[in-house]
Amino acid sequence: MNNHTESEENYIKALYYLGGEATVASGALANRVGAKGPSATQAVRRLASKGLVEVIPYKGVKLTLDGLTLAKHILRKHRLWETFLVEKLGFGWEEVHSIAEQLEHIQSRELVEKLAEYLDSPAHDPHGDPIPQADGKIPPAVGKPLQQFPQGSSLKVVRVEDAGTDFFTQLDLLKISLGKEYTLKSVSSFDFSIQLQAEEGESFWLSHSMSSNIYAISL
Amino acid sequence: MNNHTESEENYIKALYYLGGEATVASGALANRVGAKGPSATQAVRRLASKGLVEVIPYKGVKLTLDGLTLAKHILRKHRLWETFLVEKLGFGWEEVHSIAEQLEHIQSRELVEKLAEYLDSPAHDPHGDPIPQADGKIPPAVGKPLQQFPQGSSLKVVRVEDAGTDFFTQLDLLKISLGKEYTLKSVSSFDFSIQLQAEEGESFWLSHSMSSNIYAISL
DNA sequence: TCAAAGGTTTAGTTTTACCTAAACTTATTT
DNA sequence: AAATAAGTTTAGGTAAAACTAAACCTTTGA
Ligand SMILES: [Mn+2]
Ligand SMILES: [Mn+2]
Ligand SMILES: [Mn+2]
Ligand SMILES: [Mn+2]
Repeated sequence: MNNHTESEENYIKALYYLGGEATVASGALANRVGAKGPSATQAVRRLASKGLVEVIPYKGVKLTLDGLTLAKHILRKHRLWETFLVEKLGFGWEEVHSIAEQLEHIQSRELVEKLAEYLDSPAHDPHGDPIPQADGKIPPAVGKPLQQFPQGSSLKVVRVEDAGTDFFTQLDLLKISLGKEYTLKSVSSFDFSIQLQAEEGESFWLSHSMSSNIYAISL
Repeated sequence: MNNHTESEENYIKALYYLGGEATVASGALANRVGAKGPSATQAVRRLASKGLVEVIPYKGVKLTLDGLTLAKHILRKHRLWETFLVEKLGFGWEEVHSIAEQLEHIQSRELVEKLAEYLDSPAHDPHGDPIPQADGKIPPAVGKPLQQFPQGSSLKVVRVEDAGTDFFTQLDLLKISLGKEYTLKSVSSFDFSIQLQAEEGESFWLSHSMSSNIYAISL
Protein backbone atom coordinates (compact mmCIF):
# COMPACT_ATOMS: atom_id res chain seq x y z
CA MET A 1 0.00 0.00 0.00
CA ASN A 2 3.00 2.28 0.07
CA ASN A 3 5.34 1.81 -2.84
CA HIS A 4 4.38 3.46 -6.09
CA THR A 5 6.15 3.87 -9.39
CA GLU A 6 6.98 7.24 -10.84
CA SER A 7 4.40 6.73 -13.56
CA GLU A 8 1.67 5.89 -11.07
CA GLU A 9 2.49 8.96 -9.03
CA ASN A 10 2.34 11.16 -12.11
CA TYR A 11 -1.13 9.85 -12.94
CA ILE A 12 -2.25 10.48 -9.36
CA LYS A 13 -0.91 14.01 -9.42
CA ALA A 14 -2.54 14.69 -12.79
CA LEU A 15 -5.85 13.42 -11.49
CA TYR A 16 -5.61 15.77 -8.54
CA TYR A 17 -4.64 18.68 -10.75
CA LEU A 18 -7.51 18.10 -13.15
CA GLY A 19 -10.32 17.30 -10.79
CA GLY A 20 -9.33 17.31 -7.15
CA GLU A 21 -11.84 14.89 -5.69
CA ALA A 22 -14.07 15.07 -8.76
CA THR A 23 -14.34 12.65 -11.67
CA VAL A 24 -11.96 13.11 -14.58
CA ALA A 25 -12.28 11.80 -18.15
CA SER A 26 -9.60 9.35 -19.21
CA GLY A 27 -8.76 11.43 -22.26
CA ALA A 28 -8.04 14.53 -20.21
CA LEU A 29 -5.86 12.44 -17.93
CA ALA A 30 -3.93 10.92 -20.82
CA ASN A 31 -3.45 14.38 -22.21
CA ARG A 32 -2.16 15.79 -18.95
CA VAL A 33 0.46 13.06 -18.44
CA GLY A 34 1.52 13.24 -22.08
CA ALA A 35 0.27 9.79 -23.05
CA LYS A 36 -2.38 8.38 -25.34
CA GLY A 37 -5.85 7.25 -24.33
CA PRO A 38 -5.23 3.52 -24.05
CA SER A 39 -2.20 4.06 -21.84
CA ALA A 40 -4.33 6.02 -19.40
CA THR A 41 -7.07 3.38 -19.41
CA GLN A 42 -4.50 0.75 -18.50
CA ALA A 43 -2.72 2.90 -15.93
CA VAL A 44 -5.94 3.75 -14.24
CA ARG A 45 -6.78 0.09 -13.93
CA ARG A 46 -3.50 -0.56 -12.18
CA LEU A 47 -4.24 2.30 -9.81
CA ALA A 48 -7.72 0.94 -9.13
CA SER A 49 -6.29 -2.44 -8.18
CA LYS A 50 -4.19 -0.64 -5.58
CA GLY A 51 -7.17 1.20 -4.21
CA LEU A 52 -5.99 4.65 -5.26
CA VAL A 53 -8.78 5.44 -7.73
CA GLU A 54 -12.31 4.41 -8.63
CA VAL A 55 -13.14 3.87 -12.28
CA ILE A 56 -16.51 3.84 -14.01
CA PRO A 57 -15.90 2.68 -17.60
CA TYR A 58 -16.84 5.25 -20.22
CA LYS A 59 -17.63 7.69 -17.42
CA GLY A 60 -14.43 8.65 -15.71
CA VAL A 61 -11.91 8.23 -12.88
CA LYS A 62 -11.87 9.59 -9.36
CA LEU A 63 -9.28 9.57 -6.57
CA THR A 64 -10.12 7.55 -3.49
CA LEU A 65 -9.23 8.95 -0.08
CA ASP A 66 -5.91 7.11 -0.23
CA GLY A 67 -5.31 8.52 -3.69
CA LEU A 68 -6.12 12.02 -2.52
CA THR A 69 -3.73 11.73 0.40
CA LEU A 70 -0.98 10.50 -1.90
CA ALA A 71 -1.62 13.29 -4.41
CA LYS A 72 -1.28 15.94 -1.76
CA HIS A 73 1.87 14.35 -0.42
CA ILE A 74 3.50 14.38 -3.85
CA LEU A 75 2.46 17.98 -4.37
CA ARG A 76 3.91 18.80 -0.97
CA LYS A 77 7.23 17.32 -1.98
CA HIS A 78 7.18 19.04 -5.38
CA ARG A 79 6.62 22.45 -3.87
CA LEU A 80 9.05 21.99 -1.00
CA TRP A 81 11.77 21.04 -3.46
CA GLU A 82 10.94 24.04 -5.65
CA THR A 83 11.29 26.22 -2.60
CA PHE A 84 14.63 24.61 -1.76
CA LEU A 85 15.93 25.08 -5.28
CA VAL A 86 15.07 28.77 -5.33
CA GLU A 87 15.74 29.75 -1.71
CA LYS A 88 18.85 27.71 -1.03
CA LEU A 89 20.45 26.91 -4.36
CA GLY A 90 19.65 30.17 -6.11
CA PHE A 91 17.72 28.82 -9.10
CA GLY A 92 15.41 31.11 -11.01
CA TRP A 93 11.72 30.35 -10.61
CA GLU A 94 11.38 29.29 -14.21
CA GLU A 95 13.99 26.54 -13.89
CA VAL A 96 12.75 24.64 -10.87
CA HIS A 97 9.58 22.97 -12.07
CA SER A 98 11.20 20.34 -14.23
CA ILE A 99 13.77 19.41 -11.59
CA ALA A 100 11.07 19.20 -8.92
CA GLU A 101 9.20 16.90 -11.28
CA GLN A 102 11.97 14.39 -10.58
CA LEU A 103 12.59 15.18 -6.93
CA GLU A 104 8.91 14.83 -6.00
CA HIS A 105 9.25 11.06 -6.43
CA ILE A 106 12.00 10.55 -3.87
CA GLN A 107 10.61 8.37 -1.13
CA SER A 108 11.56 9.15 2.44
CA ARG A 109 9.15 10.51 4.98
CA GLU A 110 12.02 11.68 7.13
CA LEU A 111 13.61 13.55 4.24
CA VAL A 112 10.42 15.47 3.49
CA GLU A 113 9.96 16.57 7.06
CA LYS A 114 13.62 17.48 7.56
CA LEU A 115 13.51 19.46 4.33
CA ALA A 116 10.36 21.30 5.39
CA GLU A 117 11.96 22.17 8.70
CA TYR A 118 15.13 23.34 6.98
CA LEU A 119 13.01 25.70 4.88
CA ASP A 120 11.09 26.94 7.95
CA SER A 121 7.93 25.05 7.09
CA PRO A 122 6.90 27.32 4.23
CA ALA A 123 3.21 27.72 3.36
CA HIS A 124 3.84 28.79 -0.23
CA ASP A 125 6.28 27.81 -2.96
CA PRO A 126 8.33 30.23 -5.13
CA HIS A 127 5.36 30.81 -7.44
CA GLY A 128 3.05 31.57 -4.51
CA ASP A 129 1.24 28.24 -4.71
CA PRO A 130 0.16 26.73 -1.40
CA ILE A 131 2.24 23.84 -0.05
CA PRO A 132 0.13 21.03 1.40
CA GLN A 133 1.13 20.52 5.03
CA ALA A 134 2.20 17.27 6.66
CA ASP A 135 -1.32 16.74 8.02
CA GLY A 136 -2.82 17.12 4.54
CA LYS A 137 -4.25 20.58 5.11
CA ILE A 138 -3.70 23.04 2.31
CA PRO A 139 -3.17 26.76 2.96
CA PRO A 140 -5.61 28.94 0.99
CA ALA A 141 -4.61 29.99 -2.52
CA VAL A 142 -4.01 33.68 -2.20
CA GLY A 143 -4.62 36.59 -4.56
CA LYS A 144 -6.81 37.28 -7.56
CA PRO A 145 -5.82 38.15 -11.13
CA LEU A 146 -4.77 41.73 -11.78
CA GLN A 147 -7.85 42.33 -13.98
CA GLN A 148 -10.07 42.08 -10.98
CA PHE A 149 -8.59 45.13 -9.29
CA PRO A 150 -10.18 48.55 -9.91
CA GLN A 151 -8.12 51.43 -11.22
CA GLY A 152 -6.11 53.17 -8.54
CA SER A 153 -5.77 50.10 -6.28
CA SER A 154 -2.60 49.46 -4.35
CA LEU A 155 -1.65 45.83 -4.63
CA LYS A 156 1.01 43.29 -3.86
CA VAL A 157 1.96 40.42 -6.21
CA VAL A 158 1.58 37.15 -4.32
CA ARG A 159 1.32 34.44 -6.95
CA VAL A 160 1.97 33.70 -10.61
CA GLU A 161 0.62 30.96 -12.82
CA ASP A 162 3.12 28.47 -14.19
CA ALA A 163 2.62 29.64 -17.76
CA GLY A 164 5.88 28.45 -19.23
CA THR A 165 9.44 29.66 -19.56
CA ASP A 166 8.70 32.65 -21.78
CA PHE A 167 6.22 33.98 -19.24
CA PHE A 168 8.82 33.81 -16.47
CA THR A 169 11.45 35.41 -18.65
CA GLN A 170 9.07 38.26 -19.34
CA LEU A 171 8.37 38.63 -15.62
CA ASP A 172 12.11 38.83 -14.99
CA LEU A 173 12.57 41.41 -17.74
CA LEU A 174 9.87 43.53 -16.13
CA LYS A 175 11.44 42.90 -12.72
CA ILE A 176 8.19 41.53 -11.40
CA SER A 177 8.55 39.14 -8.46
CA LEU A 178 6.53 37.94 -5.49
CA GLY A 179 6.12 40.60 -2.83
CA LYS A 180 6.50 43.54 -5.20
CA GLU A 181 3.96 46.33 -4.69
CA TYR A 182 2.28 48.42 -7.38
CA THR A 183 -0.47 50.87 -8.03
CA LEU A 184 -2.80 49.89 -10.83
CA LYS A 185 -2.87 53.11 -12.86
CA SER A 186 -5.22 52.22 -15.67
CA VAL A 187 -6.89 49.48 -17.67
CA SER A 188 -7.26 49.72 -21.43
CA SER A 189 -10.82 49.04 -22.50
CA PHE A 190 -9.48 48.26 -25.98
CA ASP A 191 -7.19 45.27 -25.28
CA PHE A 192 -7.52 44.95 -21.51
CA SER A 193 -3.86 45.69 -20.99
CA ILE A 194 -2.97 47.12 -17.61
CA GLN A 195 -0.70 49.93 -16.52
CA LEU A 196 1.26 49.38 -13.32
CA GLN A 197 3.27 51.88 -11.31
CA ALA A 198 5.93 50.76 -8.83
CA GLU A 199 6.69 52.71 -5.65
CA GLU A 200 9.59 54.36 -7.34
CA GLY A 201 10.34 54.10 -11.04
CA GLU A 202 8.39 54.64 -14.16
CA SER A 203 5.11 52.90 -14.96
CA PHE A 204 4.71 50.19 -17.57
CA TRP A 205 2.05 48.31 -19.49
CA LEU A 206 1.19 44.65 -19.18
CA SER A 207 -0.64 42.70 -21.87
CA HIS A 208 -3.78 40.85 -20.94
CA SER A 209 -2.00 37.51 -21.33
CA MET A 210 0.65 38.62 -18.88
CA SER A 211 -1.66 40.14 -16.31
CA SER A 212 -4.12 37.28 -16.32
CA ASN A 213 -1.37 35.03 -14.99
CA ILE A 214 -0.38 37.37 -12.17
CA TYR A 215 -2.22 37.33 -8.87
CA ALA A 216 -2.19 39.98 -6.19
CA ILE A 217 -3.83 41.08 -2.96
CA SER A 218 -4.90 44.65 -2.29
CA LEU A 219 -3.06 46.61 0.34
CA MET B 1 23.64 9.20 -25.47
CA ASN B 2 22.61 10.98 -22.33
CA ASN B 3 19.42 9.62 -20.84
CA HIS B 4 19.76 6.54 -18.72
CA THR B 5 17.34 4.60 -16.59
CA GLU B 6 17.82 4.10 -12.89
CA SER B 7 18.54 0.43 -13.46
CA GLU B 8 21.19 1.15 -16.06
CA GLU B 9 22.86 3.64 -13.76
CA ASN B 10 22.90 1.15 -10.92
CA TYR B 11 24.64 -1.42 -13.12
CA ILE B 12 27.20 1.17 -14.19
CA LYS B 13 27.87 2.17 -10.61
CA ALA B 14 28.20 -1.48 -9.56
CA LEU B 15 30.64 -2.12 -12.37
CA TYR B 16 32.75 0.79 -11.22
CA TYR B 17 32.61 -0.33 -7.61
CA LEU B 18 33.64 -3.88 -8.45
CA GLY B 19 36.33 -3.29 -10.99
CA GLY B 20 36.94 0.33 -11.80
CA GLU B 21 38.25 0.10 -15.34
CA ALA B 22 38.89 -3.63 -15.06
CA THR B 23 36.79 -6.53 -16.32
CA VAL B 24 34.06 -7.83 -14.03
CA ALA B 25 32.28 -11.20 -14.12
CA SER B 26 28.57 -11.05 -14.84
CA GLY B 27 27.79 -13.06 -11.75
CA ALA B 28 29.56 -10.64 -9.45
CA LEU B 29 27.71 -7.81 -11.14
CA ALA B 30 24.35 -9.50 -10.74
CA ASN B 31 25.15 -10.13 -7.12
CA ARG B 32 26.09 -6.51 -6.48
CA VAL B 33 22.90 -5.07 -7.95
CA GLY B 34 20.78 -7.69 -6.19
CA ALA B 35 19.65 -9.50 -9.34
CA LYS B 36 20.14 -12.93 -10.84
CA GLY B 37 22.62 -13.86 -13.55
CA PRO B 38 20.39 -13.67 -16.59
CA SER B 39 19.17 -10.22 -15.62
CA ALA B 40 22.74 -8.95 -15.58
CA THR B 41 23.53 -10.57 -18.93
CA GLN B 42 20.57 -8.79 -20.46
CA ALA B 43 21.25 -5.48 -18.73
CA VAL B 44 24.84 -5.51 -19.84
CA ARG B 45 23.76 -6.04 -23.41
CA ARG B 46 21.54 -2.98 -23.26
CA LEU B 47 24.47 -1.01 -21.86
CA ALA B 48 26.76 -2.27 -24.61
CA SER B 49 24.30 -1.09 -27.26
CA LYS B 50 24.55 2.36 -25.72
CA GLY B 51 28.32 2.27 -25.77
CA LEU B 52 28.73 2.29 -22.00
CA VAL B 53 30.36 -1.11 -21.62
CA GLU B 54 32.24 -3.74 -23.59
CA VAL B 55 31.21 -7.34 -23.20
CA ILE B 56 33.13 -10.49 -24.01
CA PRO B 57 30.71 -13.39 -23.61
CA TYR B 58 31.71 -15.88 -20.94
CA LYS B 59 34.62 -13.61 -20.07
CA GLY B 60 33.30 -10.45 -18.50
CA VAL B 61 32.22 -6.82 -18.78
CA LYS B 62 34.23 -3.62 -18.71
CA LEU B 63 33.27 0.05 -18.62
CA THR B 64 34.08 2.10 -21.71
CA LEU B 65 35.39 5.61 -21.27
CA ASP B 66 31.84 6.93 -21.51
CA GLY B 67 30.76 4.38 -18.92
CA LEU B 68 33.57 5.36 -16.60
CA THR B 69 32.67 9.02 -16.89
CA LEU B 70 29.06 8.25 -16.13
CA ALA B 71 29.99 6.08 -13.14
CA LYS B 72 32.05 8.83 -11.61
CA HIS B 73 29.31 11.36 -12.20
CA ILE B 74 26.75 9.19 -10.42
CA LEU B 75 29.14 8.65 -7.54
CA ARG B 76 29.70 12.39 -7.41
CA LYS B 77 25.98 12.98 -7.07
CA HIS B 78 25.60 10.21 -4.48
CA ARG B 79 28.29 11.65 -2.24
CA LEU B 80 27.25 15.26 -2.68
CA TRP B 81 23.72 14.36 -1.64
CA GLU B 82 25.01 12.41 1.36
CA THR B 83 26.97 15.48 2.34
CA PHE B 84 23.89 17.66 1.95
CA LEU B 85 21.75 15.33 4.04
CA VAL B 86 24.24 15.29 6.91
CA GLU B 87 25.55 18.85 6.78
CA LYS B 88 22.38 20.74 6.00
CA LEU B 89 19.46 18.56 7.02
CA GLY B 90 21.03 17.04 10.11
CA PHE B 91 20.75 13.37 9.21
CA GLY B 92 22.97 10.85 10.96
CA TRP B 93 25.66 9.34 8.78
CA GLU B 94 24.05 5.91 8.94
CA GLU B 95 20.77 7.15 7.45
CA VAL B 96 21.93 8.89 4.34
CA HIS B 97 23.14 6.10 2.06
CA SER B 98 19.73 4.72 1.15
CA ILE B 99 18.27 8.15 0.45
CA ALA B 100 21.30 9.10 -1.66
CA GLU B 101 20.72 5.87 -3.56
CA GLN B 102 17.59 7.55 -4.91
CA LEU B 103 18.87 11.10 -5.20
CA GLU B 104 21.93 10.04 -7.22
CA HIS B 105 19.62 9.40 -10.20
CA ILE B 106 18.20 12.92 -10.44
CA GLN B 107 19.23 14.35 -13.76
CA SER B 108 20.23 17.97 -13.93
CA ARG B 109 23.76 19.12 -14.53
CA GLU B 110 22.92 22.51 -13.15
CA LEU B 111 21.49 21.03 -9.98
CA VAL B 112 24.66 19.04 -9.28
CA GLU B 113 26.91 22.03 -9.71
CA LYS B 114 24.68 24.36 -7.68
CA LEU B 115 24.51 21.75 -4.94
CA ALA B 116 28.29 21.34 -4.90
CA GLU B 117 28.73 25.08 -4.66
CA TYR B 118 26.16 25.30 -1.87
CA LEU B 119 28.19 22.72 0.07
CA ASP B 120 31.49 24.58 -0.63
CA SER B 121 32.70 22.05 -3.18
CA PRO B 122 33.55 19.35 -0.66
CA ALA B 123 36.29 16.84 -1.47
CA HIS B 124 34.98 14.18 0.92
CA ASP B 125 31.57 12.90 1.92
CA PRO B 126 30.33 12.36 5.52
CA HIS B 127 32.07 8.99 5.66
CA GLY B 128 35.36 10.45 4.45
CA ASP B 129 35.07 8.97 0.96
CA PRO B 130 36.40 11.11 -1.87
CA ILE B 131 33.84 12.95 -4.01
CA PRO B 132 34.65 12.84 -7.74
CA GLN B 133 34.99 16.40 -9.00
CA ALA B 134 33.16 17.97 -11.94
CA ASP B 135 36.17 17.34 -14.20
CA GLY B 136 36.22 13.65 -13.28
CA LYS B 137 39.26 13.83 -11.05
CA ILE B 138 38.99 11.97 -7.77
CA PRO B 139 40.66 13.25 -4.60
CA PRO B 140 42.91 10.62 -2.99
CA ALA B 141 41.34 8.25 -0.50
CA VAL B 142 42.82 9.34 2.79
CA GLY B 143 43.89 7.41 5.89
CA LYS B 144 44.85 3.88 6.70
CA PRO B 145 43.20 1.42 9.10
CA LEU B 146 43.92 1.89 12.79
CA GLN B 147 45.85 -1.40 12.93
CA GLN B 148 48.57 0.07 10.83
CA PHE B 149 49.52 2.67 13.41
CA PRO B 150 52.24 1.88 15.95
CA GLN B 151 51.59 2.16 19.68
CA GLY B 152 51.81 5.70 20.95
CA SER B 153 50.84 7.38 17.68
CA SER B 154 48.72 10.49 17.62
CA LEU B 155 46.07 10.16 14.97
CA LYS B 156 42.98 11.74 13.50
CA VAL B 157 39.98 9.76 12.23
CA VAL B 158 39.33 10.72 8.61
CA ARG B 159 37.24 7.94 7.09
CA VAL B 160 35.02 5.00 7.98
CA GLU B 161 33.92 2.06 5.90
CA ASP B 162 30.20 1.78 5.17
CA ALA B 163 29.87 -1.39 7.22
CA GLY B 164 26.18 -1.21 7.96
CA THR B 165 23.84 0.41 10.45
CA ASP B 166 25.09 -1.45 13.51
CA PHE B 167 28.63 -0.29 12.85
CA PHE B 168 27.54 3.34 12.69
CA THR B 169 25.46 2.95 15.82
CA GLN B 170 28.49 1.61 17.63
CA LEU B 171 30.59 4.52 16.37
CA ASP B 172 27.99 6.91 17.73
CA LEU B 173 27.89 5.13 21.09
CA LEU B 174 31.66 5.51 21.34
CA LYS B 175 31.35 9.13 20.20
CA ILE B 176 33.73 8.49 17.32
CA SER B 177 33.33 10.83 14.39
CA LEU B 178 35.41 12.23 11.56
CA GLY B 179 38.01 14.71 12.71
CA LYS B 180 38.29 13.29 16.23
CA GLU B 181 41.88 12.90 17.50
CA TYR B 182 43.24 10.09 19.63
CA THR B 183 46.40 8.55 20.93
CA LEU B 184 46.75 4.86 20.21
CA LYS B 185 47.67 3.55 23.66
CA SER B 186 48.06 -0.14 22.99
CA VAL B 187 47.30 -3.05 20.72
CA SER B 188 46.36 -6.43 22.14
CA SER B 189 48.46 -9.16 20.60
CA PHE B 190 45.75 -11.63 21.65
CA ASP B 191 42.72 -10.37 19.67
CA PHE B 192 44.18 -7.32 17.95
CA SER B 193 41.83 -5.00 19.77
CA ILE B 194 43.05 -1.45 20.13
CA GLN B 195 43.03 0.98 23.02
CA LEU B 196 42.38 4.61 22.16
CA GLN B 197 42.75 7.69 24.35
CA ALA B 198 41.00 10.96 23.51
CA GLU B 199 42.52 14.35 24.35
CA GLU B 200 40.42 14.52 27.44
CA GLY B 201 38.34 11.67 28.80
CA GLU B 202 39.04 8.09 29.64
CA SER B 203 40.48 5.57 27.21
CA PHE B 204 38.51 2.71 25.64
CA TRP B 205 39.00 -0.49 23.70
CA LEU B 206 37.96 -1.17 20.12
CA SER B 207 37.47 -4.66 18.73
CA HIS B 208 39.36 -5.64 15.61
CA SER B 209 36.17 -5.62 13.54
CA MET B 210 35.50 -2.04 14.62
CA SER B 211 39.01 -0.73 14.16
CA SER B 212 39.54 -2.35 10.79
CA ASN B 213 36.73 -0.19 9.42
CA ILE B 214 38.14 3.04 10.82
CA TYR B 215 40.78 4.99 8.92
CA ALA B 216 43.04 7.70 10.28
CA ILE B 217 46.06 9.83 9.48
CA SER B 218 48.89 10.41 11.91
CA LEU B 219 49.39 13.86 13.36
C1' DT C 1 42.63 -36.14 -21.38
C1' DC C 2 38.16 -35.85 -20.34
C1' DA C 3 34.36 -35.41 -17.08
C1' DA C 4 32.32 -33.10 -13.48
C1' DA C 5 31.54 -28.50 -11.41
C1' DG C 6 30.77 -23.85 -11.63
C1' DG C 7 29.57 -20.02 -13.92
C1' DT C 8 27.24 -17.87 -18.10
C1' DT C 9 24.05 -17.49 -21.56
C1' DT C 10 19.67 -18.87 -23.93
C1' DA C 11 14.77 -19.74 -23.83
C1' DG C 12 10.54 -18.77 -22.26
C1' DT C 13 7.49 -15.95 -18.73
C1' DT C 14 5.82 -11.98 -16.16
C1' DT C 15 4.75 -7.06 -15.10
C1' DT C 16 4.87 -2.20 -16.12
C1' DA C 17 4.26 1.15 -19.43
C1' DC C 18 3.93 2.78 -23.51
C1' DC C 19 2.02 2.64 -28.66
C1' DT C 20 -1.54 2.16 -33.08
C1' DA C 21 -5.63 0.46 -35.15
C1' DA C 22 -10.09 -1.23 -34.58
C1' DA C 23 -14.29 -1.86 -31.98
C1' DC C 24 -17.43 -0.04 -28.97
C1' DT C 25 -20.37 3.64 -26.09
C1' DT C 26 -22.37 7.84 -25.40
C1' DA C 27 -23.95 12.10 -26.70
C1' DT C 28 -25.50 15.14 -30.24
C1' DT C 29 -27.80 16.40 -34.27
C1' DT C 30 -30.81 15.80 -38.02
C1' DA D 1 -35.41 7.33 -34.18
C1' DA D 2 -31.26 7.00 -36.75
C1' DA D 3 -26.96 8.65 -38.02
C1' DT D 4 -22.79 10.74 -37.01
C1' DA D 5 -19.18 12.44 -34.22
C1' DA D 6 -16.42 12.24 -30.21
C1' DG D 7 -14.49 9.87 -26.78
C1' DT D 8 -13.22 5.29 -24.55
C1' DT D 9 -11.96 0.73 -24.37
C1' DT D 10 -10.20 -3.63 -26.51
C1' DA D 11 -6.84 -6.07 -29.19
C1' DG D 12 -2.42 -6.77 -30.38
C1' DG D 13 2.52 -5.00 -30.35
C1' DT D 14 7.11 -3.42 -28.40
C1' DA D 15 10.69 -2.53 -24.90
C1' DA D 16 12.69 -2.56 -20.25
C1' DA D 17 13.64 -5.29 -16.44
C1' DA D 18 13.07 -8.84 -13.67
C1' DC D 19 12.52 -14.18 -12.92
C1' DT D 20 13.23 -19.82 -13.43
C1' DA D 21 14.76 -23.79 -15.91
C1' DA D 22 17.62 -25.61 -19.30
C1' DA D 23 21.56 -25.49 -22.34
C1' DC D 24 26.15 -24.09 -22.94
C1' DC D 25 31.26 -22.79 -22.11
C1' DT D 26 35.48 -22.95 -19.28
C1' DT D 27 38.20 -24.49 -15.93
C1' DT D 28 39.96 -27.85 -13.16
C1' DG D 29 41.03 -32.16 -11.04
C1' DA D 30 41.09 -37.16 -11.37
MN1 LIG E 1 5.98 23.20 -10.20
MN1 LIG F 1 6.68 13.88 -11.67
MN1 LIG G 1 26.76 5.96 0.26
MN1 LIG H 1 21.02 3.92 -7.05
